[in-house]
Amino acid sequence: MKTDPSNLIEVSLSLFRSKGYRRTSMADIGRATGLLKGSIYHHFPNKERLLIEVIQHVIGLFEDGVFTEARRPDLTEKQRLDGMIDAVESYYIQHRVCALVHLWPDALQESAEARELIQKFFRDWRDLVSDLLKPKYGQAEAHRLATDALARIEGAVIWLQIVGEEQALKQCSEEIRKLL
Amino acid sequence: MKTDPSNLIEVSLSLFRSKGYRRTSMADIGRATGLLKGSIYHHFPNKERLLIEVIQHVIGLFEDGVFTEARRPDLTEKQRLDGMIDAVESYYIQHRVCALVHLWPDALQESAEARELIQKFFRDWRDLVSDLLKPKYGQAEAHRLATDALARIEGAVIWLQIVGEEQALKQCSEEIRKLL
Amino acid sequence: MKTDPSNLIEVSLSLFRSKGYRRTSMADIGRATGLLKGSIYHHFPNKERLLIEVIQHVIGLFEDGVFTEARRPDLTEKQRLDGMIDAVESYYIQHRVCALVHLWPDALQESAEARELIQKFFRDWRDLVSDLLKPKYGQAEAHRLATDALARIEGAVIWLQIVGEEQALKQCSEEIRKLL
Amino acid sequence: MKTDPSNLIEVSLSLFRSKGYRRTSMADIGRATGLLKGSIYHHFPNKERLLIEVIQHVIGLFEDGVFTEARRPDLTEKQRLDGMIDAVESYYIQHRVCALVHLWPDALQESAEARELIQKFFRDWRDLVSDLLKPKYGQAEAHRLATDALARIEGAVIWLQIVGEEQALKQCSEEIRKLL
DNA sequence: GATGAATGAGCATTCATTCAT
DNA sequence: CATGAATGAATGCTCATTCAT
Repeated sequence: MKTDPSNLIEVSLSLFRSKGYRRTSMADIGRATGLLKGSIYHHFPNKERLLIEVIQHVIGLFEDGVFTEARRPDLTEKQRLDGMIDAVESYYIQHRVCALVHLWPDALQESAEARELIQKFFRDWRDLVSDLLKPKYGQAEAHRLATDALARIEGAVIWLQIVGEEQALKQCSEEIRKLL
Repeated sequence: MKTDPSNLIEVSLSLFRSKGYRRTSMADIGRATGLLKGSIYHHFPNKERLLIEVIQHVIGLFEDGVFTEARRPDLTEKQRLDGMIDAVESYYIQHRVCALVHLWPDALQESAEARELIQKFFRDWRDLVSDLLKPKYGQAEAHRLATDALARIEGAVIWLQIVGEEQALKQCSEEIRKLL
Repeated sequence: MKTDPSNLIEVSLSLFRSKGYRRTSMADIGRATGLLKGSIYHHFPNKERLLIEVIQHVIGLFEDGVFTEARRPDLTEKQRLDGMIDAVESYYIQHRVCALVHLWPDALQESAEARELIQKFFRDWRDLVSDLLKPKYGQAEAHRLATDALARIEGAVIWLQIVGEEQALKQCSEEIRKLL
Repeated sequence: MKTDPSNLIEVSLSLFRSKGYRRTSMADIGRATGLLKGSIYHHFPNKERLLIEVIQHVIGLFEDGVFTEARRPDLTEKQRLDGMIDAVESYYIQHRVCALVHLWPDALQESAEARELIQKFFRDWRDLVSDLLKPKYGQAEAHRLATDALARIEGAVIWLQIVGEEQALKQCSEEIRKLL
């Protein structure tokens, strides 16, 4: 049984994504990892810490899979934006939920640290997009367009989740690509 | 000590909006209404029913405050769309959360009836916007634009909620108004 | 809606017979009588009193339908015993439960008065049968045979209830008849 | 503070015997075992399971103490029947209640599994007695006599329980012995 | 009498957390 | 490190009873 913390985090992420943080019990996590719930406390001092590390893990996945794309120095801004949108689109089509939005209500109520991580993530992401748009649109307009793009993506993912239609996400990817 | 159910529903909505459905206990609702938790069952047979009626109440508020605006037969499509966006914008600036999106994860896990109400609400809203856009854009394009508009609004509200910036909502309102 | 106490008692008996005393709520009784649970307290000061009066009602039914048969001065002992057994047999074939045995565990725990009523009922019944047998068997043997007959009847009713076979009741009726 | 489940079952049986299943709360069981009510769920997933295992335990006691006697291949049928009746008599004189009959109303209402266990127990017991009587009486008559014997025993135990007289049980043991 | 709202104690069950082994 | 037993507080819900109208 793989009991290294990183496996625990991945399993927890998967459970949190489907059932939410609150509804996922330590026993659920134990069951899914082959550990007993008591043993989880050898790896994480409490459930809140687990939430935080799951959030950091998700942020890490975006750093690696999405943001990296947007930062490649060998590409033009256009290429970098397109690469980022490709990564985002396929990520959400696969998972159908934005884990961080999903976890937000719980983070808000139960963990200041988690809350700030999530907020920072979205701001960082927006700033990243803003940087791509700045050469073409200038500081202020780029900031506005980037904020809008991010909100649109999240809205499209919500729509995918609730209404079940992928169209909104594809449409918004399309239009964001057109920005450059 | 006459507790009319509609007061219970409003209090519950307010609690659900800030803490979520799962995290709001019957005792919380009792405390906020001056009742004991057991007494709530005099008005609602169980917590799920309360959730459903809260959702119906929210939908009713939209019917009255937002959809009505979009249906006024005395106005042009442009005026109706603008009226609807005005109503939506001020509603969300005030509440900073879309209660139905907020309740979605709990509804998904705990109540098929609640889930369907929420899904239907978003589809109905989208269809309403689509009807306004149809004369100008035709069936298919209107549907696409309406879906996109709705997802954008919800995304902007999420952004308002998490990042705390109203700008995304204002920006998206602006652009939806420009559709007509 | 008939709200006289005797209707309440009959409805309660029927509910107690099928669900037991403890599992029958005042609301159940209200629902079954067309009253609201609060109104029951106009007729009975509390649930225990209702239990007691239900027990007295059942005893009254036996007095009228079963014991009377056994006391008719115009008949021989043999005829009276047969008449009693006929009445008992058809009563239990119809109801499949001895209400007083069914209520015993609850009576034992919750009401000294109910407990004593039930105990007295069985002793009285036994003495009645004993009186019928005395001329033929003498005091001591009649007492023994009557006790045995009563226990057999109750055992056969239990068997009918749990195993669902009427045979035991018929068999024991037969043998009791053969005593005279 | 090692609480083995079998102790929990015995304590529960004892409580169920005196108060019944429904009236025995998990807190009662906890109190009687030195556990908190929540801790019982470490050993049994729910109260119904506890009921079922208590019933299986009682059946096991009969298997070991009563049925075994009736199955000894080294004895004649007469000896086996006498041994069984001895065991039954002393068991019920000691406990003064047939736990399975006592639990029947609750089992009937709350657990199909418990209900079937109890029904099967009585049928099995009857068949066992029937097998002892078959050589002497033939299949059909043995079945009838065995059913009658079982119902009599249960009736006598009810009588012992309610009226408090042991005589009925002794009388019926006597007569069952006389069958062989 | 009847009503229906409210009470308060109780119940089965869940769960994050602790800790001796 | 892992286990599994235990904790204690909380949760949704039930119910006999009271009482103002």
